[in-house]
Amino acid sequence: MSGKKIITNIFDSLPEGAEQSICTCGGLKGLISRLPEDSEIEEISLIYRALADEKRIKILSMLEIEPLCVCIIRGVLDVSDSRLSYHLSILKKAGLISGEQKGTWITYSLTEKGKKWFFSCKQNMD
Amino acid sequence: MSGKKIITNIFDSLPEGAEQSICTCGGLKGLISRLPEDSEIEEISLIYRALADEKRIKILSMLEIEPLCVCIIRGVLDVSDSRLSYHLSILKKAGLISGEQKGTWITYSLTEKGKKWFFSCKQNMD
DNA sequence: TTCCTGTTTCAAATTTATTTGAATCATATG
DNA sequence: CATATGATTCAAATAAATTTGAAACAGGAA
Repeated sequence: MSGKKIITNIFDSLPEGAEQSICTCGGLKGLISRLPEDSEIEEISLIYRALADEKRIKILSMLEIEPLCVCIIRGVLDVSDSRLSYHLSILKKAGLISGEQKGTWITYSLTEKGKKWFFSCKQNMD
Repeated sequence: MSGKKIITNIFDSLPEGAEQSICTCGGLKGLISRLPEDSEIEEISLIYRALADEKRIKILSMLEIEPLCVCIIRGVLDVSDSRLSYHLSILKKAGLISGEQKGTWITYSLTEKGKKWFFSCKQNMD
């Protein structure tokens, strides 16, 4: 099979039991209606995209221990300034970390949202 | 500042209180030693990369309701076969879903791992 | 066997994310 | 003000992920 199919034809052939189980949740429309809103899915995938990088997971791991200034994060990760800034900006946009300026230094820490998401990550890995 | 810096110079200048807080966790080395293993970070980011796509989150949302065959997932998402297969393969590789063949059809369902991760996602969104 | 259909695989094209290095911004200090 | 330093921004280059359509594969039916 290739190309698109028309949704209304989907019941023409289905594995045994499938039609019934689909019907009990209101058919395709019922299934679609039970999915999260598109805006929520966008937000979820923004967060997951932010978490989908090894450097950024390391950053979150460090900030979970304690708030740290950029130069220390940089020392641990051993990356260039601009590269680190890029990764920090992704985490910031996703609302997982926030930075507080103290003189010329900026100290980053996990937000409540960042703590929540990163904590559940650690739990799931156990 | 640009280019690389040598880690041993990092204590030459730090914001107030930073040196002390770094020292209480064992310096840079102590910080590094408290990070997750690289292999664990790789595994985490594999899972997060799998979750970092709107179509795939929709697939997980559907499968959380009930196991479904490919043709129904396809009907709901309205994507081409090969595109759907690609996304299913990403979720499979991450261990979040598994497929069971019944005749010509394949029925996908969440694995225990998939349930755990997707459940915590929903919790975090509340 | 041959055909049909549900699903996957493959390679090429496209899009998106990341890296790099130079330039810029912001704050502190002489 | 001029300079130095911590950090960010920008545009170009590179790398990785996604999409597309054709081809292949697998099981069931004629």
